[in-house]
Amino acid sequence: MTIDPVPLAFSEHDHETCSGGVLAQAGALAASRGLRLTPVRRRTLEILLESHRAMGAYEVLERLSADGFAKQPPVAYRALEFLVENGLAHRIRRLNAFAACMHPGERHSPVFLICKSCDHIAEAQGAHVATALEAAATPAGFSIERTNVEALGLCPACAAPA
Amino acid sequence: MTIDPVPLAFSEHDHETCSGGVLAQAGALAASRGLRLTPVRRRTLEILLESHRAMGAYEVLERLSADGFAKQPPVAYRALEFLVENGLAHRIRRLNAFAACMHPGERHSPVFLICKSCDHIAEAQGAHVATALEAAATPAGFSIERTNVEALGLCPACAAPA
DNA sequence: CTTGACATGTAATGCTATAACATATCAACA
DNA sequence: TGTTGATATGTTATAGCATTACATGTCAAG
Ligand SMILES: [Zn+2]
Ligand SMILES: [Zn+2]
Ligand SMILES: [Zn+2]
Ligand SMILES: [Zn+2]
Repeated sequence: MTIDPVPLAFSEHDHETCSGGVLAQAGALAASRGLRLTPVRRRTLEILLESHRAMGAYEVLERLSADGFAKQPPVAYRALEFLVENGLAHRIRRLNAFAACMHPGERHSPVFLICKSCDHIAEAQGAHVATALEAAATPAGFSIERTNVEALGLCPACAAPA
Repeated sequence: MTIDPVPLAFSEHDHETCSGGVLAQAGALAASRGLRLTPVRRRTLEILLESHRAMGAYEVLERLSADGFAKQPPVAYRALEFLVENGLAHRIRRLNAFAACMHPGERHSPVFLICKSCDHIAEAQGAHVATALEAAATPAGFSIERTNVEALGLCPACAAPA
C-alpha cells in the first residue's frame, strides 16, 4: 500500500472506510511487531480516528471514561504516548493535541496541515521537506533525530467563498 | 545585512557582539515601525538574548521580577507575545518556550535546531523548507499562513565523542 | 484638561502534563 | 503449577504552562 498523494482529510470521503482501513493497518502493524494493543489503547486510537481533528488528552480522557475506563489523566496520556511512540498517532504541538496517524507503518515524514477555521488536520507527504530540513541542518553540523513540521492555514473548503 | 549561512549558536563565538548586534537591529526595527519597545519588552528581549537557549515564560518572569517588574504571569506572557507578534522572538512549541529571533526584520523562514543534550537552539535558514512545504500543501488545496518547523537532535559539540 | 488608546498591575482560574506509588495482568520458566 | 519478572493500569497528588478579567496607570492627540 502506498501513501495517497492527496490526503482525504479535506475532501468529502467515506470516512468509515477511511478510518476502518487505518485501524486495520494499525492492528496488523501491532500484531507484526508484537505490540500490545490493549483495550484502552485500541479504544483511544478509535476515538482519534473518529474524525480528522486533533484531540486534547483531556478530551480523549472524557471519552474513555464514558467507555468505563478510569478518568485520571495518566490513563489518557499513557495510551496516547504508546500510540505516538509506536507510530500509530502523532502529537500536534501547536494544538497541544493528538491525531491518529493515517499511514501507520509506512515510512513518512508527516507535514501537518491545520485548518484554523474548521480545525481539521491533514497529514501531507513531507519527504521533500525532510530533505530540505536535512540540508538546512547539515551546514550547522546538526544531526536531526525527530522533526515537527506543522502548517497553519485554510483548507480548501474554508478558503472557498462564503 | 544578510543572514549568516551557518548559525553561530553551536559555535564558540563572541556572544556579546552577537547579542548586541541583534538587540541593535531589534531597536532599529522597532523605531522604524513605530513599535513601542517599552522597558519590560526590551528587558525581556535582553533576557532571551543572553543565551542561545529557549526560556519558559515563568523563567523569564522570574528574571523580570528580579529587575523590579511585577511577578504575575501576564507580565511575561504579554511581553513575549509582543516580541513574537513583531518578529523579535520565536515560540518554540516543542519546548513550550521562547527564543529571541536572531534575524529580526529580515525575511526568513526559520527552522529551529534544538539540541536535546545541551538545550541550545539555532535558527537555521529554511527557505527551501518553506518551498517544499508549499509544494506539499498545494495539492491538498491548502493555503499556508504560518508554519512551525522544529528539529530535535544533537549539535556538533554534543555529538562529538566524549 | 479631557479623552481615548495603549500598557501595566493584580487576582484568580483554567488547561496541560507528569511524578510517584499501589495494584493487577500475563507470559516465561523452574 | 506455582513463582517470578516485566508490562500495564488504577489512583492520588502535584507541577508546569497559559489565559481571563478587571483595575490602574501613562501618554499623546484633540
Ligand atoms: Zn477520513
Ligand atoms: Zn477547514
Ligand atoms: Zn550568540
Ligand atoms: Zn548541544
